[in-house]
Amino acid sequence: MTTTRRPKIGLRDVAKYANVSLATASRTLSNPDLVSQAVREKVYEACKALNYIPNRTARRLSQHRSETIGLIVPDISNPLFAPTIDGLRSVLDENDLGLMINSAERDVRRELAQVRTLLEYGVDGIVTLMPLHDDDLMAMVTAANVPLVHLSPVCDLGYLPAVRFDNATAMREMVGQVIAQGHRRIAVLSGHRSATPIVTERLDTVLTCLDTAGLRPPPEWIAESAFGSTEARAAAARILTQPERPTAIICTGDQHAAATVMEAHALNIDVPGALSVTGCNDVSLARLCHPRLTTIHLPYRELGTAAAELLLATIQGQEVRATKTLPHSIVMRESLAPPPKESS
Amino acid sequence: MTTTRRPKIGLRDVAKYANVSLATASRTLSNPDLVSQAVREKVYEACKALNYIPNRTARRLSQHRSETIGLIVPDISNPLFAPTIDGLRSVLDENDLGLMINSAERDVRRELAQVRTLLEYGVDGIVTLMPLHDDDLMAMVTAANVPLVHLSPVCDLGYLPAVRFDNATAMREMVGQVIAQGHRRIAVLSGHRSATPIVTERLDTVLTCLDTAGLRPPPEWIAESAFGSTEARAAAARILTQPERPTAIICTGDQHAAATVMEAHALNIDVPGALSVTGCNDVSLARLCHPRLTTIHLPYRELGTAAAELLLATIQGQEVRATKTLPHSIVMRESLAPPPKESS
DNA sequence: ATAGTCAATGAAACCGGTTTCTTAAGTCTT
DNA sequence: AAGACTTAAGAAACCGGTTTCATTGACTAT
Repeated sequence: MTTTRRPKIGLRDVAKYANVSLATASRTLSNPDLVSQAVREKVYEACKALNYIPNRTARRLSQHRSETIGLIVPDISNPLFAPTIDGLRSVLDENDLGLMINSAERDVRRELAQVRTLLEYGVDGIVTLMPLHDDDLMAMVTAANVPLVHLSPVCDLGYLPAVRFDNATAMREMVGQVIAQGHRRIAVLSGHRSATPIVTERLDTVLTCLDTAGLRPPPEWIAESAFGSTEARAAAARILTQPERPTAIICTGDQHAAATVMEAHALNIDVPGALSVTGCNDVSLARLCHPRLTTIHLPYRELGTAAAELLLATIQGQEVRATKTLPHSIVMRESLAPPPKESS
Repeated sequence: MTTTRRPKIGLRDVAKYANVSLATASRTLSNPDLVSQAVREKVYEACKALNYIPNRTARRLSQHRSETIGLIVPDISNPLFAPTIDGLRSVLDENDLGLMINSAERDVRRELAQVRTLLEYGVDGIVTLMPLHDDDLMAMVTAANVPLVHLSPVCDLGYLPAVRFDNATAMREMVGQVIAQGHRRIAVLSGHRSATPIVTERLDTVLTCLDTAGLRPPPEWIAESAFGSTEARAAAARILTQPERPTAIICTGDQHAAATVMEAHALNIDVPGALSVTGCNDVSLARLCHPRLTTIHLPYRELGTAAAELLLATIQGQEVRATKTLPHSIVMRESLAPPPKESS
């Protein structure tokens, strides 16, 4: 009658039920080839009959591995990371590994704390999406001898396995496309330079390319704004209401590009007839816009799968120090077109 | 010289260094009041000196709790869930609990497997976002005596703690608003009825309300489509190109509403001048649209925090059987306005 | 037939903490 | 000042598996 009668069944019970020793039962489950056919069946039957659920905590303790890997993201709500997490999970699933997710909110100190927690949990490996990494962290991780894969770093870290996109080349190609369409008056809209190193890299690349092409935009055609739709639209408006208006705006992200398209619509500026707009990332928004965005497709899902594969290889003892760069592609849709005649 | 010289330091080493027994060292860390000031300091110092990182796996084994909770989502890439996960994490963080994420891809059998895995990992509690739940699963969870909180179920489950939105009332209010603006020719665009029970509930509610108000739409004004932008726009086009066109389209989600706005734009139909559109969920897209969407704000982040709090309460032994319903609100923006004069 | 292998199994040590049970040393009480 | 109680700390059992080592019986080689 007492509610809490919970005689949680363990492997010992299974062994007893099957009339074998604890050791044999254990072997049956984790190394079936080591026991005889007859025993195997008895044990399996016992498991079924008793509804046995193995205790991975115990297994971990003796095996010194947790069959779990940890992930640290700056910000879970960033929709960009969703497919990455998804890709990660899919590979982990195949290998029967668990995933612990921690969020560090773009704070390096928090990241340190989260890594420490993951180490306490004894994860077999760590994937971090944090843009930066500090020395304390690296020291801690190397001391614990836990493999770590860095996702989406701006530069090749060399000493650390990493997976990244080649943002610079991608933006360079995009600038090339815009120029190839005939645009000469080109503005740039981006997130705040301080937001993440990735934004910085993209923005700098665009500006450098334009400069090289002799098309350096005047300051009032270069705007930075937060990612929120209101701020982004305001920034776009700032550019579009200048006395002299550009024929194209290159954005470092789709959010800004979409906001620009919206704002153009509100200001009665035809896209792409009077204004071309380009984005980056190819989020679902890019296809939802009207006109749909010409943008750079970055394989975020593959970022996750590649990370998982790299990590698994490292865990299995392979010495991986390479930085893997995933291929991007430019997706031509309707938001980019040649500039209007009179302005060439 | 051998690379793998890894004399991982444990609490025993700390104890030795501090010249106390293992038991005392353990107490110092998990129950400081039980040891003297002097010992405490010695032990802390030893920890610092040796760079001790506790092994939670060991602690779990003896404490029979994992300080971890599990989450099962149908689909991690669904951006709707991101803020929920975020909310969940924030509460867990405060309580120093880990989070394991599993994805079940809307498959009940997979959910069962994932729950089993979580039980093997020994999680202290489970949160599930799966719309349905089957008996095997419930049996397994109750047998393991692990608290489970169900998020976003369509109906009050009664026997299970749950957090949900009142989708029916919300949609009813929205229909009321649309009618109050003077609309009489109202169409409905939604996801496939079979997609999730939530879609079904919203759609049915809207249809029932319209029916009650004597405004039942003709079949060609009722469209279901997948969530993808292309499909949604096609569905919107189907409605908008009918010989007789509605003055308002009520959508069961923002994706569809945004697609409708885009399609209207493409067809040169003024929103909200000639056509009003309403959405649901209030995702960021709703603010990015032009005009911005009138929609229903559902507190997805609070869904996560409430779930965590409910779960923590249950873990701490409180008998929680209540279904908590979170308040929604209708956000009036520009996509809803009175219908054009001539059509009243 | 006898030593040598090998396969199948059990007993017991072990993983790294927590916790119970003791013991030793104070601190009160009266 | 002796018994009762409290506090601080150590020894050892324990959590639930895995793994080493030892044992046994069967089979192969000579």
